[in-house]
Amino acid sequence: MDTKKLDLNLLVTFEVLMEEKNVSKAAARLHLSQPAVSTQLSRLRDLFNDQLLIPARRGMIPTAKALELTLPLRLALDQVRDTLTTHQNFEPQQADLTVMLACTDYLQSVIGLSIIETLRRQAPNVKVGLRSLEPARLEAQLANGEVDLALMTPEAAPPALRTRHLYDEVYVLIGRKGHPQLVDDMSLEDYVRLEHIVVSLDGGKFLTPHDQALKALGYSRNVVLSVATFLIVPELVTQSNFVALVPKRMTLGRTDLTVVSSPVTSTGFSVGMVWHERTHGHSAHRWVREMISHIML
DNA sequence: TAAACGACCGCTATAATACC
DNA sequence: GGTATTATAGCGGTCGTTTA
Repeated sequence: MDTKKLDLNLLVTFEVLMEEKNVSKAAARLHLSQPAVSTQLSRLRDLFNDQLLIPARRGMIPTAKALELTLPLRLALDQVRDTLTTHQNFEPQQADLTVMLACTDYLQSVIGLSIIETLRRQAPNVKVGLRSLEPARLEAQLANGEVDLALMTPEAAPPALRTRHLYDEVYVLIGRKGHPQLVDDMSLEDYVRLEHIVVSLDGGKFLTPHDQALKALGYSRNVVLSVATFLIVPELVTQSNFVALVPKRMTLGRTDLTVVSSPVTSTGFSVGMVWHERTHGHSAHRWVREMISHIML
C-alpha cells in the first residue's frame, strides 16, 4: 500500500459509507457532493485494491474486505478522535446533566451503586437514571435520547452503535451457607441431582444454554424453579437447599452464600458499554464512559 | 520572496444503469 | 417514462513545491 495516498478523511468517508451503504446518503452526511464521495470511494478502492462497495439495487453491498476493515478502521479513528478531544474542557465539579443508563437488573445491582458513589464524589450535579435494558428498542432509544449509555454484552449490540468492552464475566454455583452437597470438585452426577434455579430473562423457560451443554454430555439437571431476574436468586437459595448459577460479581461480599465452581464449564459472557454517535463526542458523556471504565478495572 | 507550475480536490453537468 | 443511484468528464480553486 502506498501510504502517501493515505488521507485520514478517506477513512472517515469509508466509515460513513459503511454505515450508509449509499454514496448519496454518505455525501449528504459528509456535506459533500455525491461525485466527491464517489471519487473518494474510487481512491479508497485504489488504496485497498478492492471494490469495497459494490453497486446494488438500492445503495451498495460491502465486500468481505470492506467488512473486515470496518472494525479496525473505526477503532483507529476513535483513537484519533479520543486523542484530539481528550483535553477538551469538562469540569466534573461544575457539570450539571442527567445520564440515562440502561442495563439488566444484574448489572444494576453489581455496578449501579459504584457508579452513583463515584459520581456523587466527583461530579455532584450529575444525575444518573437507571432503567431496564430493552434490546429490541435500544438503538432507537439511544438515537432519540431516551437512553445515553447501555451496559450489556457488546456482541449483542446493533452494529451501528459504538461499543467498548469492560470485563468478562463467569458463572459460579451458589447455595446457602452450610449447604451439605455444595462442595468444590463435586461430581457431575451430584451436580445434576441438586435442585437448581434457572434464570430466564424473558420468563418461564427451563432450558438454558448451560442445559444444552449438559445434554451434549448426556446429563440433565434437576431444575425446580425458573425466575425472570437474577436479583432474587441469592435470597431464594439462602432460604432453601436450592442452588443456582449466577454471575460471579453478584457474589462478591456475600458472606451468607457458599460459592463454588460448576463442575461443567459454563460459557461466560462479556460486559461492555454501548452508546450512539449522538453522544460519542460529548465531553461529559465521554467522561462518564471513562469513569465507568475505571470502576470496572 | 514571489511567481510559475502541477497535483489534488470538489463542484456542476451528464451519462449509464436499474427499478417501479 | 420517471426516479434513484453511481460513475465520469471537465472545470476552477487551493495549496505545496520549484525556480529565478
